[in-house]
Amino acid sequence: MSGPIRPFERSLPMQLMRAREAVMARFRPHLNARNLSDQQWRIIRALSETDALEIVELSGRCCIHPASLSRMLPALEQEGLVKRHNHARDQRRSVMSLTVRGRRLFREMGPESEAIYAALARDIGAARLSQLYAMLDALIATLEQPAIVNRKMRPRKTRVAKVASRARSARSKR
Amino acid sequence: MSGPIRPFERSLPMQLMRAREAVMARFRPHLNARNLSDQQWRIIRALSETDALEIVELSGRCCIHPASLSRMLPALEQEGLVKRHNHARDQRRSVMSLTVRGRRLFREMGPESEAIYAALARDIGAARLSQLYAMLDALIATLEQPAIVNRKMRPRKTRVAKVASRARSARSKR
DNA sequence: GCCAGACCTTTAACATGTTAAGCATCTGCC
DNA sequence: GGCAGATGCTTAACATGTTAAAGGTCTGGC
Repeated sequence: MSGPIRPFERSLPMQLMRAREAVMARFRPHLNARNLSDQQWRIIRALSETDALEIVELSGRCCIHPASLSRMLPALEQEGLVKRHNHARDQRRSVMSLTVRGRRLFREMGPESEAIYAALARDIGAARLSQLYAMLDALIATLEQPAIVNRKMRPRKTRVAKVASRARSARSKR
Repeated sequence: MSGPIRPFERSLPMQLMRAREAVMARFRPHLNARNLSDQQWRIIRALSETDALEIVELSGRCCIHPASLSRMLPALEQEGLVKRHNHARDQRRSVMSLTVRGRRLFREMGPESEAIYAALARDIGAARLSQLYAMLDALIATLEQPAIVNRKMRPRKTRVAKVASRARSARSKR
């Protein structure tokens, strides 16, 4: 199969992106009702599963780059949802954990989260869903192996988007 | 099956995100060699399949929000890869298309793109891959239906992250 | 013909993704 | 013990995602 050409808009990365977006769309109203972004919720969920996590560990578990994490954590601290401790034997490290308030928020949101997930699982079908999990696990396992060497990369300085974006003022007299 | 609790880091949105990232990692060196970001490449690919597209159409096909698109297009114009035309009968609309140079770039990159995809398909396995496509298509079709009403949403102004992020200076004297 | 509302695109403001560099601390080796 | 390099986190700079609003333009109903 695979046919000749799958049109680009249905390419694998595109479909994975769409699928994720479709799933998240179900959860977003619930998160937004508490003024949480997707990413903030990931942080809270990751911390809810353990007592405490170092930044790099947390980063790995919630798939947020350490640099982004470093930028977003102060807001969550300020809000009183997470707190920061010093590592016992290594002054370089920070250890994050949920505050009592953070845990309570998680507890309060838990039931509805699970209800949304249950509805989702019902709509998709349990069999299909577990098959999908299995395929994603396999895909990730297959592809991530040779990637030990190179991490993510972006174009360097000279990239296309470098010019200031004011050239279109020439066009505004249409 | 689905068992009791799938740990959060392997939740569906998370796995979809990881899978996409794993796939894109294979293409990124190729794109970066030409100083193109993922998104810029999506724009070029979308335009390569037709003569011309209006902004909203382009946005839909490459899954980039019109506002983002509006911001990134001038750089691609400046670089001489795409050009903008006026719509014949509707002055509100812009119509984008690839320049000769843009088409040449796409042609030049095509073979290696396909080679990377072929290697990917080989590693994953043709059967698995087409099964995966089918499941993603089904998932998207299932979930996107009731979503006609609400588009994406983010927390409103009062969100958690509103405070300036300078509170951690109190911590730097650790 | 005119006008209210819909539509298309852009802009602004903010949050997050991404890379590179900076800074402090730690670790292994001498 | 001291020092070079590794490690953990942060910051800076830029690109992109996301929302709301602004500015033209169009359309349908009158």
